[in-house]
Amino acid sequence: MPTIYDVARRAGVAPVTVSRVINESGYVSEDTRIRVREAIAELGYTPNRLARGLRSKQTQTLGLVVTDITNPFWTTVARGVEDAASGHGFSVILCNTDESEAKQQQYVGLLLEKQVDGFLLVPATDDVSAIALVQERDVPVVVLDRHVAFPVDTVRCDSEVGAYDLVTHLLELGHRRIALLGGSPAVSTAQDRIDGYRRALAEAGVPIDEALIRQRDYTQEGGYAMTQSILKLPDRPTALFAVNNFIAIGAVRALRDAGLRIPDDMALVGFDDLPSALVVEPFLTVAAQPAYEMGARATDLLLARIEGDGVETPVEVVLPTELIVRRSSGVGITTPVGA
Amino acid sequence: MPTIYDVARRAGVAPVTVSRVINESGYVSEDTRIRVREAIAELGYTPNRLARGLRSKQTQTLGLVVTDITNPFWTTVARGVEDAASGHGFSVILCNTDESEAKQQQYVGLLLEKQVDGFLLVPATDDVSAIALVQERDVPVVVLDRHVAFPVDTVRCDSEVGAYDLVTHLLELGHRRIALLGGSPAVSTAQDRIDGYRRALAEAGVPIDEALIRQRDYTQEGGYAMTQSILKLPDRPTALFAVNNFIAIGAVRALRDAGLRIPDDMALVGFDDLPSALVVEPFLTVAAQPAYEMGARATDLLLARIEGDGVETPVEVVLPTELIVRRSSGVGITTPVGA
DNA sequence: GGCTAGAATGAAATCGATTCCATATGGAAC
DNA sequence: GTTCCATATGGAATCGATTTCATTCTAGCC
Repeated sequence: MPTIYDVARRAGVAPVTVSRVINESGYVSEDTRIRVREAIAELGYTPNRLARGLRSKQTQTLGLVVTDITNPFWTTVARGVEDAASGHGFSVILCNTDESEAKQQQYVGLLLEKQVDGFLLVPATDDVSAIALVQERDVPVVVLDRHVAFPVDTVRCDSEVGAYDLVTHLLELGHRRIALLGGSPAVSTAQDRIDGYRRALAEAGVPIDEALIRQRDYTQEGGYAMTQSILKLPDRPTALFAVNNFIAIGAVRALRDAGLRIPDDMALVGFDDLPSALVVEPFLTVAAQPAYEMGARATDLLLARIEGDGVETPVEVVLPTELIVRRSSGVGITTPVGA
Repeated sequence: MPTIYDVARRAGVAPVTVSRVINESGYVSEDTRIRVREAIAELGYTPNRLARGLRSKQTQTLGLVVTDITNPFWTTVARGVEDAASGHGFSVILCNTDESEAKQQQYVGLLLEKQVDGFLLVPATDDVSAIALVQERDVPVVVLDRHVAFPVDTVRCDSEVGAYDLVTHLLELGHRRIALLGGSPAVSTAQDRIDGYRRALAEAGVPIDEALIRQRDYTQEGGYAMTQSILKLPDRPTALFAVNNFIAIGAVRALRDAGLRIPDDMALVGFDDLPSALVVEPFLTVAAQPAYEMGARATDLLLARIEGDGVETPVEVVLPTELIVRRSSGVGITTPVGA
């Protein structure tokens, strides 16, 4: 592998001049610029980013830590991050924590060692120690999707209002007994969605039946189990609110296995839309989060921080969710489960 | 940020001794080991991997270049890679080429500059220049999923046999006119699947009607358009073979929009299974590829190459696909489209 | 003509680790 | 008692770039 010294020798200049040509910095005459470019091409030279990063103390790399890469929601976010970052000459290292605090700690440590210039982090739990560690090291962080009890830049969606809208939509359709299939209490979005649910019911003057509220995790298995447990109730609800896309799919499965039709026997609404490429026929009424935009916005904010935008206090960007009404909530024509 | 020198000073030893403690290499007395560990903890020291990599010429990092991260197939592969790599202390940088040769070149160049120890690469096209470049630099590469006309380690699935099995399955069910919804001719898997299709028909003595063969790309839009075009034929086929999961979804949509039922009016088989977390009710007969295993096997092979396993000639690992028969091909009970 | 500023270039130090080589000690082997 | 080797430790060079500082040359200006 040729180095900057090889290029310098071949072009008959000093290494520092080669560096100037590569980075288009400082003064270089047109003449030597051409000679250096030729030498680079002839040797097939590529700069060593380790050396560059070591000296210049910036790696042009961001660390993106998400909780579940198999969820299309996060791959879409990652896309947004990737596009925004590469537009500014930054690359992204993607890490997956599986919602595990231990894995998160491990990856954050690794990314710090790799000297990333900034972090985009989806907190696995409400534990803020990883975020605190990064900030201690003076590395900018933007928290994605969830909020934590810690002063840090955050870009997220308005889960509370999204949930409120969904539940209000069900209430307007006449439902009074609405079950909530929730996520882990350690995750802020799960909590916000419960809050929105409660507020919608409260404002409508519908008493809250705690027996209709379940909390597990953002998985299909969770959704399936919670739905089964709900269906065992003597006084069944008429509608279900699944607080995440995987939970919703689990719910659909459980309803189908119980021989119930959506929305005829049970209405269903969910959070997060699935990419249209993955779905034959979208039928689920959802509060859709702008995943791509969330990733892009968070990255823009992070890059501004890295470049030192002078702003001191943490900002919180809250993006709106969009209520997308489809068949599963029971508006208009009714159709069988599984359609 | 404390450095190894700070730790050394605090522990009253030389930097090289600290290095020995960190890497558990060379001789260090129990006594100093403890002192160094304490100093590390007190300072909150973390090694700088840029410096380490620069000197030691290994970064413990693999580059994974895939064609479409929004396809669950690839996220599953990435999972396999990730798990196998982290088991050996390696981390993975994931890049997405969108099937674009230009992006692939760009990312391969970037990863080389970042001095990754090895590449896992899904070739965007049949252009081998990126692979050649990497090999010139003496960086090990394993090609994933697709094969190229170039001597390089490859781990892939047997697309030809998978396609053969699917088409044979349709033939056994009595179908004689089977259309093929294909991918880009520049992608080997797309080609292999056509080959398997042709062989199955040939062996069954069924004449091949070129009018039933379409080629576009691995997208839902492609599947939709190809299906529409097939449906316009005066002499319609009775079955469709979609050579990828997105194409299959596009086909399902097109059939539904045309008011056709699967499998009653048209049988359908596809390639690649969708993760069960994403599907309400799996109904598509598919040739499933062991995505996770493919990623893991490829990583094991790559790591062996990196550690210099002495083997000189490129190997090709071909994993079997599994035929999963479900309702869409028309075995047993028949059900409406979209179920 | 002398002074200044911009243009062009390079020497040397530096980033933070590892590698290579040297040195010292203590006990085992002969 | 010497030799040898495993154990323990450190000094200095090194990886490949960038940064800092210095130097030279030329053109413009008063």
